[in-house]
Amino acid sequence: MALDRHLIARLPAFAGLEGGELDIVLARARSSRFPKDSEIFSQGEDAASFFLLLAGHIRVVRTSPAGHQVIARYINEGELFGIAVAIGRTTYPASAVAAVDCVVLTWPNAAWSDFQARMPSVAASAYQTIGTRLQETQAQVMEMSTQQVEQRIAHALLRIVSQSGKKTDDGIEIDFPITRQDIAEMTGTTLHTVSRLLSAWEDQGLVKGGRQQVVVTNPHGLMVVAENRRSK
Amino acid sequence: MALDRHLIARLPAFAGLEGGELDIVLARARSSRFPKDSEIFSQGEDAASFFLLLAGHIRVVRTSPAGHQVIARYINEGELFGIAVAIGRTTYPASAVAAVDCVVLTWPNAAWSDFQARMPSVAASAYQTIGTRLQETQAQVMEMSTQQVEQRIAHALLRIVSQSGKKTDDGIEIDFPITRQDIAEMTGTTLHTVSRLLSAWEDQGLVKGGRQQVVVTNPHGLMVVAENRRSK
DNA sequence: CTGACTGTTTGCGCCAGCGCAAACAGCCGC
DNA sequence: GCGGCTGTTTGCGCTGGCGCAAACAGTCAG
Repeated sequence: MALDRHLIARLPAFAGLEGGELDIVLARARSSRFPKDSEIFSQGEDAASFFLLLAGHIRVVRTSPAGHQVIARYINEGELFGIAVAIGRTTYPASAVAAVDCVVLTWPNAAWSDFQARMPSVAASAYQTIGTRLQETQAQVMEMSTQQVEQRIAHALLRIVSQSGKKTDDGIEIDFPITRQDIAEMTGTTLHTVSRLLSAWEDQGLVKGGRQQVVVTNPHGLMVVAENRRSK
Repeated sequence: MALDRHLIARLPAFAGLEGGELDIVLARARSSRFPKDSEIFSQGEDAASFFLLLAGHIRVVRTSPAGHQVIARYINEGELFGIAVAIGRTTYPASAVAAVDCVVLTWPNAAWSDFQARMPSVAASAYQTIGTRLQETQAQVMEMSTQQVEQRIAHALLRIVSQSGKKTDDGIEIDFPITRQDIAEMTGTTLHTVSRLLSAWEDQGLVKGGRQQVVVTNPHGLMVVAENRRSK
């Protein structure tokens, strides 16, 4: 079963490649399906492959020695992930868990150096991805240093919604299941606080919550909450 | 005034290069001195160059729209910094300030693609640096999510000391001036809290403080404080 | 030597957000 | 249709660490 080059032609990671080059890329890839809640790779594990998410949503989770979990980010369709090989790492620094059923392309690490040599634009795009993530992570540190929990959660929701929002008649919905606990692990707080705030926002008509679901009904209002700086 | 290749031969970034290659690298570099507290580059500024710190210590500072400052990291001697070009960024995401008088090598961005093509090991080393920083930043997010201020400050001190510690007869000293405010900006707290904790630790004989100075007299004891997990 | 400045220490009061606990509500398997 | 499970809501009390304020101490310029 050959993979169709149109699967990846539109992706930013492979922008500018010719048809033949796309075929070379695909020839070395293996496509696989991961059911919801299964692990694509595990923190600390030897990094033998790198990946691209064709369909679905993935949660990147780091676990501390003490057993505390933190959600580092969500991977969206079309993104590369698990590219430990690009930064000279031999193990994965986090685990990747399917938030919904996912379709993933997998390449052996050996393919990386070939791509780098023959299709430098692919490597460049990967480095840009890493740079973007570094910057986002640093922005998160700043947020956690300077903002109240309320602002952090509002920002987190807006970020998710802008990346993986699906328009419904009620507003913009996060199109994968996400628990209060997940939101807490993204923002460094507790599910109790998240629940309380979401309830308050629901009363104000900013969001609408459901089981493992959040709909932002008033993005602009939520933005006001997010920007509302601490007294000073 | 030609730069001596021995200046950079020992640096990890240029490991494995031949003498001739080192000369090529140096031929495009400009060496300059930055006095204490001067800015090497500024957040948001167009990124025209990338840098290597030959001597001194540099503080990487991010400022939020609201004016709040956060110290993202310290750059040590021998490290590359300001490598926006490597991750496809056109502006610097943070400012770099000399913590002491510094000597810096500067390359124009144009040199990057040459190095990448002719000396791929240099690029690989830069990407590894970026990867390491991404991981460290993510670790910081985890710390801020899961640990008390006390543990975070202890970890921060141990980290600095392990990277830029100078052995004295009292213990290990941070060999550049650092204020309580700086430590607060690294750990997402206030100078008051830092001051209180350092005073407490001084009473316990773990550290010794001075003006813009910290000496860790009992690293092991400090490590115990750092690891002392929250109840649970 | 003096004054000004920058960095540090310390006391006090307060409150955002956590920990704990208990009740509740969708959802799934049987 | 019935448990049981997983996720959510809410109340209550407590406290870590912040905000504010004031005093203090090195350091440097003149």
